[in-house]
Amino acid sequence: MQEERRLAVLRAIVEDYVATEEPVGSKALVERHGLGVSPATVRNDMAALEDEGYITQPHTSAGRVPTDKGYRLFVDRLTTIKPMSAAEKRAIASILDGAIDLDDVVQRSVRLLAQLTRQVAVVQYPTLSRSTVRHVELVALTPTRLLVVLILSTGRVEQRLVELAAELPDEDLAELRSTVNRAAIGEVIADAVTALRALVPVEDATTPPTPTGAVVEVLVDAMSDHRSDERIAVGGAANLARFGDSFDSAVRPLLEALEEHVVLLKLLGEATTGEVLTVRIGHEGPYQELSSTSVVATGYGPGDEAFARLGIVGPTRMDYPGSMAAVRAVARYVSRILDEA
Amino acid sequence: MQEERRLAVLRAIVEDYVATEEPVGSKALVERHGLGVSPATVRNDMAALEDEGYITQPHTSAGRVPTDKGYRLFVDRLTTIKPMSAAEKRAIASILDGAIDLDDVVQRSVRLLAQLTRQVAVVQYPTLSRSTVRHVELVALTPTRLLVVLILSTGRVEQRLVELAAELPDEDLAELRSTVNRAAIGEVIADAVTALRALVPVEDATTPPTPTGAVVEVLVDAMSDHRSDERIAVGGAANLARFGDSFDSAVRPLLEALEEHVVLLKLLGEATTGEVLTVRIGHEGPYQELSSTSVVATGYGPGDEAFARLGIVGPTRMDYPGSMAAVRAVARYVSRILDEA
DNA sequence: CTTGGCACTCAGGACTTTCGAGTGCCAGCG
DNA sequence: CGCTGGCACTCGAAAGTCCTGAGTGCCAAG
Repeated sequence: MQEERRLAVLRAIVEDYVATEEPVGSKALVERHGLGVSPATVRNDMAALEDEGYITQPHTSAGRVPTDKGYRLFVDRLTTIKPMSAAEKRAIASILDGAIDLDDVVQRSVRLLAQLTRQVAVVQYPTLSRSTVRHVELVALTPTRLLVVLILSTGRVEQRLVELAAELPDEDLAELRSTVNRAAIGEVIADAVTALRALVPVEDATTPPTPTGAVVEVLVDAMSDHRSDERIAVGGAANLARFGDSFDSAVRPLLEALEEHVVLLKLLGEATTGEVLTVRIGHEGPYQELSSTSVVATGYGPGDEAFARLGIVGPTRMDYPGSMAAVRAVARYVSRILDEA
Repeated sequence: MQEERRLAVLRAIVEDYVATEEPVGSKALVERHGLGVSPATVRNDMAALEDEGYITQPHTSAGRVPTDKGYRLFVDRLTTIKPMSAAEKRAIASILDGAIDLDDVVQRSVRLLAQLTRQVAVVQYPTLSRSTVRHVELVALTPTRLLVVLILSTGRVEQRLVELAAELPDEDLAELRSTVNRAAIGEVIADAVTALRALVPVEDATTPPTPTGAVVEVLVDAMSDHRSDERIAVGGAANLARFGDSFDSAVRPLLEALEEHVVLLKLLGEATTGEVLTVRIGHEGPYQELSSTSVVATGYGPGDEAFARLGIVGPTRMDYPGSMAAVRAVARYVSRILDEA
């Protein structure tokens, strides 16, 4: 019974603190939230909560502030993700539906997330690994120079140049093109790589590469290119301006992290299967410099498999329910769009 | 005679202020710089400089600070761009030479500039308008679906899909391909557009578009696509962290501007012909919120024509000679690389 | 278990004082 | 005529002091 009230108190503290940015005291608590008890009672509860490590006081004569552990409990048990309003849903849909290609989807998502949450938004470009090959095109720019274009089911297009050792007649080019396509089209990246490799007899390094060998090599390279795995879009950095006060503790390290896409990727989290919404609070993350920032992220992608991630990064003192709702909603809409494409 | 010394004093003030971030007084001045006169003399000069509007004092009992006008004079007349050291040149060359394609060049440039100047770097992707058509490729994905690939002399590749009203036999496709290429290859974008348009008889809107018409339309669209004009890479935002003190006046508006690529483009300046190094100081710029930031920018591109711009943005109190040298050096190396490609 | 009462703590704001870097001006000097 | 040393003056920033009030912990009573 009292246990329940204690949790209500914790919830109230988190909500108030997020709203006001100031340590919250017992009196203000009972006034603003309609818990029907006296301040003294609340004080007892607060003392207990502090013993258990959920809240803390910055200095003796001040109110309480949630700890990371407190936020954790709040997120896990004390809040339900508030669903987006119909108007918000419409806005999301209309903004994302206007996208013209994959890059545009990602960029719009980033802006949208940043606007909805007023935090810094991060969206990972879809990984190649889950997508399939839609088409491979070979174009002879000069007799010894080929442009290799790789088109994937996600709409991503990669192009590379290949220098050939000798001229390649048009008929041979046409044949090579159809061979390669027969092997790769419709296959998942990993399988396509295997199939393509099978086209080339194992050569010792001494023989000059055949045209097929050269093209396959480039394709395999393009498919396993990790650069695209690491691509990330960031938006809403201007929202950091709201936190000008806690500049050194929060803004500075985050600003630095934003440039390090590797760090951001790690923050978004290792690729989970499915679209689980994960919240990482303060010190729970891998970087101690970012111990006063939290991450709300989820996987997204067509079908059931999540194949990239998106989310937001902000101070631990953030509106978790709102952020979680926005992240989840955007991820769903983006996934749906990718499904259709 | 005294005129000369006054300028020396101004130069010394600018240098000291940039280095220390603190208003500089007469005594410190004569000590640090070897001007062989007494503080009293310097004071007289400073009073004169203040009358002319080159410096100002934040409050009565403080040292002097350069005004925008003072920086302007400093940049125009009191400094020579210090050439990069051999080591720096080598570093620039080695970093940029490793680039694998156009996008990579731009991204490396941005990082490089940010590192060299410790400011926020901005690089505009090369505009299409000055480049020429190297090749157009048409690929039949299905009998009624064409992939149109446009390859430009800058290395940029644009691809679009076209849906045809009816099936197109292979022979017709081959002919269309060569017709289009004959018209466009080697032409500057603007001319290519004209030539391509000439291929299509003026149709009234009632007739369904011919395959040629559809392809030409898409090509023209791709060529005049303004999105690529507006593409910009930004780097070094973390360097803003150094200015945590003047957060509201300098960092916040800049942080906001960084998200608005249109604003950045405007800051970089209208495309000038040639590679003129331009410096825009404080209020000289078009945005009054950015009145305490300066821009150092220049055009770059292959040959004599500058066809895109790059530069850095920072507080008016910046190391102009160093920044100018870095911007110029990077622009030159990038231009050279584009020349070779 | 809750509540009202009470003594205690202490950060932050308001106010004052002190300190010193820096200025402007003047009279003398080369 | 310009440079210099001397001197009185100004005023922001730093340090010190005081005061207030929100907030706490504890206790005895309901």
